[in-house]
Amino acid sequence: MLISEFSKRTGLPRETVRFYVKRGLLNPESGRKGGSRPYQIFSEYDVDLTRIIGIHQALGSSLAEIGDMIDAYGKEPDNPARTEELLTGHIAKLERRKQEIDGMLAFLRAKLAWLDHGVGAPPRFA
Amino acid sequence: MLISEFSKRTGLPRETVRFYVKRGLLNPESGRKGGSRPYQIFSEYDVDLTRIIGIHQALGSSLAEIGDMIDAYGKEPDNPARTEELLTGHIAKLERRKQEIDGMLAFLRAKLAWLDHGVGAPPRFA
DNA sequence: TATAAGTGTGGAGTGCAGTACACAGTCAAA
DNA sequence: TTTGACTGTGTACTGCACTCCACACTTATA
Repeated sequence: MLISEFSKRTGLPRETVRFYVKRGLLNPESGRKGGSRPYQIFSEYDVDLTRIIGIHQALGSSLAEIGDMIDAYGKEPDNPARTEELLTGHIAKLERRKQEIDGMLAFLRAKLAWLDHGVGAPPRFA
Repeated sequence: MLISEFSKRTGLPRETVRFYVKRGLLNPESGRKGGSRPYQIFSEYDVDLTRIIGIHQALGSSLAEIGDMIDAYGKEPDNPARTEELLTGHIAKLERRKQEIDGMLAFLRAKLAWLDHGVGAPPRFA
């Protein structure tokens, strides 16, 4: 698909799509249309990628880190040992994130319970 | 404690601490020292707060959003209904984050298994 | 075949989150 | 009481992730 359809599908402004292409996060093919400046052809995989990019951004990763992940995990690994190292590190990081989320959820639920029918001191934020 | 000790305790540069104070994320007391420009006194609660701020940043929240949370959850609610609304929304958001993390973890573990002793096509990133 | 819609490149500007620096007042140890 | 460490204010600068033009070329439609 061309960029405007891709933009509609993903909800990203065209400018942002171009920005991601420039950063190497997306690698659309060059189509036959467009003459000396061929139009970019985006795939369904690219659509999936933007979802992944969004998720990792929401989890606090930078575009540079996300680009590294796409490179490391998105294709056949040229250095399996290194890829394995990245993977285990990444898994550990996500596990930590989950624990932090669980901690926050515990506090928020306690606060909610206290608001609804609580007695005594409110749960402490932090 | 004064700002340099606080800086050491939290690992945040002094400049960043001042920045957070300016943004209203931290509210140190005014001590007796410092004359016309009283020195700021930070508490243990402030130390805890910086941890919370860090966690939420790593989960993709902006300082403005984090400031709202501190205001809404850190003190006695002046509008309990509104606070409850914020709480449930915030809880839902964190639940979504957790699900996204689980999805990514499933992929990463599949990739790791495939690297170790996998056969067939590698798991798809996205 | 005109003309509007779509596409590409390049560069400038914006908002957020720091980070660095200059300067002046205050405090504590020697 | 001097000297060095620490504190405060203010301003400017940086890096990231967009966002917004201006301009030129290509394609599709009337």
